Amino acid sequence: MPTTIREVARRAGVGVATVSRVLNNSGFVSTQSRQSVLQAVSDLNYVPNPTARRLSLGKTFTIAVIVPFFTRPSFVERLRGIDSVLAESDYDMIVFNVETTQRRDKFFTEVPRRDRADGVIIVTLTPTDGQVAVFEESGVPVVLVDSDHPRLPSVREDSVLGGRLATQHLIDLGHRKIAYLSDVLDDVFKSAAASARRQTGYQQAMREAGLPLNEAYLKSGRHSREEARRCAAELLTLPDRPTAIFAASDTQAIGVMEAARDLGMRVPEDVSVVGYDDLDIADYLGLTTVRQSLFESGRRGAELLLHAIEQPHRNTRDAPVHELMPLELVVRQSCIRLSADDAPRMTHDPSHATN
Amino acid sequence: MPTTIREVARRAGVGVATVSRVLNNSGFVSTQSRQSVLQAVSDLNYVPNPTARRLSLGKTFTIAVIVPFFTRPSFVERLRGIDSVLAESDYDMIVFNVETTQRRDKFFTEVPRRDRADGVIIVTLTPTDGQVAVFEESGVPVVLVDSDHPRLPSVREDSVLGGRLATQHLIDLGHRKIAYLSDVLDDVFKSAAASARRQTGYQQAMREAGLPLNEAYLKSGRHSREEARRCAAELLTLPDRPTAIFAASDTQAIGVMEAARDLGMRVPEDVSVVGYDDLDIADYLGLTTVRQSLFESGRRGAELLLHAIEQPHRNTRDAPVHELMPLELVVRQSCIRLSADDAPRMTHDPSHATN
DNA sequence: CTGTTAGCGCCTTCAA
DNA sequence: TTGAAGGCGCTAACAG
Repeated sequence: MPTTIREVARRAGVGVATVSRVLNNSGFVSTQSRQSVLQAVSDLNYVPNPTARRLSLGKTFTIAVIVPFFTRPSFVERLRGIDSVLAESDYDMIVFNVETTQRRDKFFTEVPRRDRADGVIIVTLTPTDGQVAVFEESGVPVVLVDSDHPRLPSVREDSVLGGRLATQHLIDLGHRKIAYLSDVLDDVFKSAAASARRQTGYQQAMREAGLPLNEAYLKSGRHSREEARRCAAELLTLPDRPTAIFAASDTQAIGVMEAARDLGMRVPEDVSVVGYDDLDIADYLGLTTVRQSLFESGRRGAELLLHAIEQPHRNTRDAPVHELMPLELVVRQSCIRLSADDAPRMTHDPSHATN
Repeated sequence: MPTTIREVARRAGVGVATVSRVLNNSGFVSTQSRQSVLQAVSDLNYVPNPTARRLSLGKTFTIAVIVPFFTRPSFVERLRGIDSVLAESDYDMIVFNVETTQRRDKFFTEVPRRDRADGVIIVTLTPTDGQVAVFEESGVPVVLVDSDHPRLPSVREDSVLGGRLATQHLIDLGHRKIAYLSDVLDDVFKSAAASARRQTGYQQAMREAGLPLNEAYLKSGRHSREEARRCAAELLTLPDRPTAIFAASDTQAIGVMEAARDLGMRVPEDVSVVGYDDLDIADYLGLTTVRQSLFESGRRGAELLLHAIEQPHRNTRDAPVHELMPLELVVRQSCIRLSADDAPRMTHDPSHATN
């Protein structure tokens, strides 16, 4: 139904090559021809058939984004960041939502093909060495966002720093018994690299402050409010319970607040809480948290990818870039200052006797 | 780089047509040939070039989804629903995120072309009659999700019913002074059809209960917590303030709760609140709300579209289907029963302080 | 400068 | 049953 280049050529009284030339600004076209072509194009409301173009050019003009919608509510911002770059480019964004490992592996093997996409962005998931090898063989540039691998370019936050930021904040407030609730090696994606790094940051901060690392203060659960609630309940009913809990995500931090509420404890009077992500709701809840550059991470990832696509000569052996996005501690009202000598019972508000 | 059908043919010792036949199950192939082709395909790890296939078949095998990421946090569920259907089909999902009216109109005119997509799903946005006419001319099936238009198939909730559900609940609890905070004709997308319908439901319920419709109890603001907070503050400082507020979304309901908190009022003791959407956080906040079938709406929309694509003979003049998805009132703790004679100060349980 | 023509890779008549 | 060949619409050599 749509017009073809041939019809435009006929109407403009020129050859198809000339039409193609003006449409692609290849130059070497007389003002005369250019004019009539442009006129015909506009008369016929002509738009080149993208599929034919792709076949002829041997490019797909599409970027595949493989992303698990549900590991974190924050993925939307990352997608927006990616989209903000691609929308301005010639590339379409085709989205592959991963909800099972099978699907993930299917996408990992089927999507990175030259005839399927010109580039791939993988969000939050981490491919295995074997999968990466296949990517390299395919010749399709792949960029990781919120994840990383030694042989692939990546954009992520400095999770160790994030862990330190949160922990140090609590230490500065006088807390000594600080628990860390990690976003565990999820059954499905076991990609808790970030969470593990945050834990490292947590431990570094504790150690540097000369504070003991209490094994009992380490819990790990899935990225869900319910599971965090259970874990937090265990922490808060420990004989020597922590005075503060640092959760690997806001979602989990909310679970912690829920657990506290269940136990009749108040936040921050009875227990301080720090989250991670700075979801919209964190503001309403007064949750102190670590804010990531979500949108930016997506934007940068897309930029790196487009760059890689345009620099096909870049040797695969070169060390891929690994960018770290800035982090920011957002202080709100979920943490309280403790008196110098860490006394769990001596809360700031003496009117409330614990235990 | 990838293998072509010709190589497969050569290796299998047959013609390309035969290879094509077995790959597409066109039949009329000897078991003999089939075997060798299958063998060659597997040996070479051959996968047909999608672009070439599309060009040859005159189909794009892609579905375009035009969606404003940010009108509501709920869009993700709808996308998932759409994806759940497309992932099982031969179609790729290419996403167009709309953040400005310019972009929306650009997509509306550029995307629905036969050579660009085999079908289009528009989420939450409502095209104009003129745009719909262009869609029809293009011959590309279009389905609306969370929106509607007389000439296009659509899937949405029964917003009038939703408005009634929420309002009736408050009336049943003895409230008489009920305010409605609508999701206004947003500056950018002015597509508050749903909100307007909910308002109709609200008014119907009020009227049927013989309650007066107080103009002062109608406020409209954008779909944001901040704006809702401002509007709610106005409502709550009215000389004869409402005892309950029904907000057009959970996001706005949270803004209402925020306003109450600002004014030192408690929810539900001093003011009852009902939201809409049932976001994850509504549970934690104990917010009574109306739950939509988000995922289902996307799923149904995609199903309708695929159906339309496979039934190209269906006359455009036929009346398009308009499906309504079920709604459910989720009762939590944000509403309180009022004594028979509407007394705003007579709270139910003063002993229970929230937050 | 410009038209003709040969692909891009696949599907599909059309003979054989 | 099967292979050869044309065509999908566009780009890019290659001769003028």
